[in-house]
Amino acid sequence: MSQKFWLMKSEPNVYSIDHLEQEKVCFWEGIRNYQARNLIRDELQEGDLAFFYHSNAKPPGIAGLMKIVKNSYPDHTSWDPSSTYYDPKSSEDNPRWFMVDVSFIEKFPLYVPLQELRDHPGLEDMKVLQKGSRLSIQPVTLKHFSIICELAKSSFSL
DNA sequence: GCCAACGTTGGC
DNA sequence: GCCAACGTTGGC
Repeated sequence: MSQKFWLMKSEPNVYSIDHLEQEKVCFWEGIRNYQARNLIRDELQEGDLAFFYHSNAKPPGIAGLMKIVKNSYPDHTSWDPSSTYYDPKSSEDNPRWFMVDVSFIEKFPLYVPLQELRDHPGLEDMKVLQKGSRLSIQPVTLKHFSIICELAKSSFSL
């Protein structure tokens, strides 16, 4: 089993890297897209690393780093009628949506805005830069991971 | 707030 | 299974 790298989007006005820094650990709730669900359910593994991406932010960009600390399990918010993530087609018996637990590693010393990713040689083929890319969980290559940690002046080392 | 790009739904 | 209508995402 080898460690993989991911980029996970969240709108900071809903849940930001600062929230995660305070809480230390959280469950990544509210994934309601099948492609992202399949990645969460089947690919994200305990020990993997993930960038915390601020979407719908000014500017959007990568804010920090976290680690997957629990493999996927059913997203209980999907069968909670009081949750904004409620989905009547999901049930405890037949869960449709899944989530993982993540833990805070670092808020980057330097925020890496989307535009900087666009401008930086070597990152051109990142998924998040592709036109119309809406997937909220994206795989990241080791090469891209390393470049971005450097841009962010991260103290984290593999 | 606009709107392009996707994803989902549902009639047929 | 097609596809039009509708809904959502997310940068700008």
